[in-house]
Amino acid sequence: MAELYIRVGEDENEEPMEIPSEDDGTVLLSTVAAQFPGACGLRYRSPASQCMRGVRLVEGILHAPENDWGSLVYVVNYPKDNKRKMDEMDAASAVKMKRGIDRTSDLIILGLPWKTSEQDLKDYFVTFGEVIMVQVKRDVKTGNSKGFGFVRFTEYETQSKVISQRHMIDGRWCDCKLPNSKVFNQYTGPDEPMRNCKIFVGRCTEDITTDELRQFFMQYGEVTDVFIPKPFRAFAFVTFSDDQVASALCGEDLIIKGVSVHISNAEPKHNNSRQMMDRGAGGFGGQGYGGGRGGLPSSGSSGVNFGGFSLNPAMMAAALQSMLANQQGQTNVAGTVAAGQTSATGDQSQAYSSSSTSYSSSASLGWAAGTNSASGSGFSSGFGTSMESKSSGWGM
DNA sequence: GTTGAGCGTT
Repeated sequence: MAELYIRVGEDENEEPMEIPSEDDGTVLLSTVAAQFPGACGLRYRSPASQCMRGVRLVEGILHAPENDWGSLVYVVNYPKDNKRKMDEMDAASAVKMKRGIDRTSDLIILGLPWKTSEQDLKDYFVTFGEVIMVQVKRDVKTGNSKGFGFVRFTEYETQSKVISQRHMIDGRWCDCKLPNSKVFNQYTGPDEPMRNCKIFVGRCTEDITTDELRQFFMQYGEVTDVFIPKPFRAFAFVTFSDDQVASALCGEDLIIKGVSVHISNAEPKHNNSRQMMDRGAGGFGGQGYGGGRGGLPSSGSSGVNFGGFSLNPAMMAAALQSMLANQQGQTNVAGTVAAGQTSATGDQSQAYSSSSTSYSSSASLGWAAGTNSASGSGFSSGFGTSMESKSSGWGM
């Protein structure tokens, strides 16, 4: 069957983008959301009634009206509290701007085929937007790719889009994420508490897939990552672009595919205590030390209480530092790079590329137009307190 | 069976 595309735009007058349909003629909501992060449905203007009509959505699958998408332009729906017009700045984006999260940063690309070159990366990523840098990390001695690299875009919009989906590059699925060195301070300013965008999803069953989790959690906000440890261990992690969405969900029991899962805050991964050090004093306010599993940390206090005695940030730092030092003695042996890759592409032979980092010729750094109209201060969170999975679409 | 892979010789 010939590949079929439907035309989708943010509103009726804007130039639409073509989005691919599935073999059975349906369109996946996740495909739409890959291009329009946060999308939760589609609508269109009925030629017959001249009214806007909703497109049928069942379990993440969009069905063509009258079984034919035709050449209509479909308009993206966003959750009410998520609705954004490109050119209007509301309170939330003003806050974000102040916090600096609308700046682009290098993104790490994980899972690259050994053979992928910087040119290949560039060719792939320019289809999303202007690229200012690509890198493939190589072994200094052999010149072989280490299976990961970095990319940086001019536009934050492009970056969001790229983070929000997986990427098929030279025959392998790759993930693009904020690198660990950026992930903690990306959402915080110097004097702000840390913000955790990631939730822990406990009591998962083995039949719940990454895609299903993404589909499900999309209803609450833009999902930037889903992780299910393998082998199966009955839990998963979901990351949102907005920490408010994540914290609003904590403590909830949600029904996904008839399974009751429990949401709590994701504790920091055990090996990146380094980032917390970098934040200096005050960096301990926000994140899961002190206060056992499931309890939200009490913000504001500096220092940590372990039963009887307390640790001030400096002592804590020292303790973590020595733990780190110990760890590194034992781990970090060469050869762990991109385990599991060997089976997928047998082709390990690799022509050495001469350039190490390629910058685009028009190196226009796009710290684009920072409108300073800081209007108001608060978030318009729009979340009620009850976030039961009522309109979830999975039903029960 | 309730806490995650891999992270940059600047």
